[in-house]
Amino acid sequence: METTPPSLLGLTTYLLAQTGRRARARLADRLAERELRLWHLSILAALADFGPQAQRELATRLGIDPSDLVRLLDELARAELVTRTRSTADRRRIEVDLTPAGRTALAELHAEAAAVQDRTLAPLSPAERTQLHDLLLRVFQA
Amino acid sequence: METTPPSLLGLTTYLLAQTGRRARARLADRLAERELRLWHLSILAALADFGPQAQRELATRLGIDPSDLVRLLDELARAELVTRTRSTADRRRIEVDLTPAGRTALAELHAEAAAVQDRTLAPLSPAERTQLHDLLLRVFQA
DNA sequence: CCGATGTCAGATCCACTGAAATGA
DNA sequence: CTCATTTCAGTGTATCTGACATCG
Repeated sequence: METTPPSLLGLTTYLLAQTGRRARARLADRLAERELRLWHLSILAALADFGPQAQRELATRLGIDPSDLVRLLDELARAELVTRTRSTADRRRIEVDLTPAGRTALAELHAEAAAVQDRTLAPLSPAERTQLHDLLLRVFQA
Repeated sequence: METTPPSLLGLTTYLLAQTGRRARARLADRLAERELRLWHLSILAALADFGPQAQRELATRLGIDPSDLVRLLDELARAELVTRTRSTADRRRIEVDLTPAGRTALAELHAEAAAVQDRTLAPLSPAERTQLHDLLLRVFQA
């Protein structure tokens, strides 16, 4: 039996970290079935939201190390979810873009994420979910 | 500039994971100054809340792998925050207990955690903090 | 069954390289 | 125009963590 120490349950940040970890792990499991990881979803989302962009832009946006991004993009390119094309204006830069397959994959992954979220937040009513979302958003933005 | 993709900001579980991660990292940094990690705090808290107990009990309670617990206890014992004594009733078992130094250390760590939490939840009013806590607790318990 | 040791995969971080652009 | 500096993608690697397998 797994009984968390009450003194830790009293820490909001502990609950935050633990529930976050669980949600993360669940989604990661789902993505693993497609041979993808959480970063891949973030990358696809960033490309959809902000359009094609150079790797460096992507990296700073997502707060990921550029050298790690290279390898993640290798995988996405191999799966033909993104394309890499060298910029003609600045030949150092490489523009990354979604392929049509990348867009449909992103839509599916979003659906998976929504399903995981639905399961994770099951104990909360719809009103409470939006409440939680608003509170977290304010914490996140700060 | 680090701009998170809006489609991810719409996911409550994403916010959960990210804010949790940040809080976690902040506290971990503080603990590192004392050569301790997050698990150490959890272990000390569990011993304070539930009293002396065998390693296996501790491990299942905390949801940690028993083999990892061994090494964490090695460190806590070296810092003289816990003692390991072989049980007289069942000579296989090893009872772990807090030392007085362990108790005072725990109190200090709790204060650190509270400080980190205060900083993390700064954008929220006291009422909103308890609201957030209640929502998270219900999600966590499920 | 329990504590302990060994090891392995994943993630994050950091240093460095070669090509290309920029600016004094 | 030249040379030093900076920026970019990419490679290699060290470190840390969590999970697992096995041993005594």
